[in-house]
Amino acid sequence: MAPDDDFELTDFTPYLLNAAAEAQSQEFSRVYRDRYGMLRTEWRVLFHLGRYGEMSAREISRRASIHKTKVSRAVSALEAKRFLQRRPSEEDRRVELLALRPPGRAAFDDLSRAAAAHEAELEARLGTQRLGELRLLLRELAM
Amino acid sequence: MAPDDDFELTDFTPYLLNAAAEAQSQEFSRVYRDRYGMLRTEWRVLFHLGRYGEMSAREISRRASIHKTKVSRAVSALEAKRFLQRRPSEEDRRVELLALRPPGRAAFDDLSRAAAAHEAELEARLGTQRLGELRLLLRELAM
DNA sequence: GGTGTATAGTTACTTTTGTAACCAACAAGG
DNA sequence: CCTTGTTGGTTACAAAAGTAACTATACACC
Repeated sequence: MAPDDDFELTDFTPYLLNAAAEAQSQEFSRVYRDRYGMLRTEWRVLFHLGRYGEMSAREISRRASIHKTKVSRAVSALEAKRFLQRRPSEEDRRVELLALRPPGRAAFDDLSRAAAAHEAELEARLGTQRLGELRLLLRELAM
Repeated sequence: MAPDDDFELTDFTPYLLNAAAEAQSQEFSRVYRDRYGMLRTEWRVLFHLGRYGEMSAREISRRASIHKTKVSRAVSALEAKRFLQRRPSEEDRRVELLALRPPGRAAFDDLSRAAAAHEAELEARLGTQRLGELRLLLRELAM
């Protein structure tokens, strides 16, 4: 009947990863959702622009491994919130350069702080040593 | 401009968790998707019935922390594939007991083996020690 | 019994995501 | 210049997930 090496779902790493990711994501998503009505992709796009400065949608897509349609929609949403501004590139007229506007910058600063606080809490919970090990492992798995 | 403790997105654990989870999930989802045209929730429901035997949708929902509408839809899909059978409970006529049928059992066996193989591969990649540590950490985070 | 509340499960509606087609601009080779 | 192929970006359509409302049964208390 069952395979001889029948195992628990809670021993299956993809399942565990997902459960942990969902729990953590949901916790932080409340922050950007409640404060700014943002979706996860919007937060990620905002983060990239805030952290690395003006860039094109394509570049965000590449760096963050987000599909271009998702980026496109997130950019529109952020634009509607007056968080960013589009500027046509001079070298390539297909490209639009995206940059945060003051309200977007403020949201980025606020959310960055919240993220750092969230991370600090996690560190307190797991300990510096174990959190470091976790990060290392996750980076390996993400590739 | 940027908060003084500006950090990388790749140092943000929720992000890392998500990236790792997505990578791993996608890898294994190809198996049940390509072989049986199943979605993730369907695989999880199938797993619960295969591993723990006949139970109600509500019980799956509870044990697996899947919303009842998702379970309901997954059950319908599995029924359409002739993977499971519904049987009204005698004690409570609201309840339907779900059990795998032979094709569902075969799919469960096959996918369990594939999952175990996947897990073994991961273990080879990370080492028993580190995989154990990872699981422990993830369980803590999932709660 | 009758009334109120909780539960199992489905369905309808809305939001979000995924996929594919599309447009406009570039680039290379003839 | 004119193909042909590629790339940045948007839009249209389809699939999936989330939320809320609904049906039917159960259960508790009067």
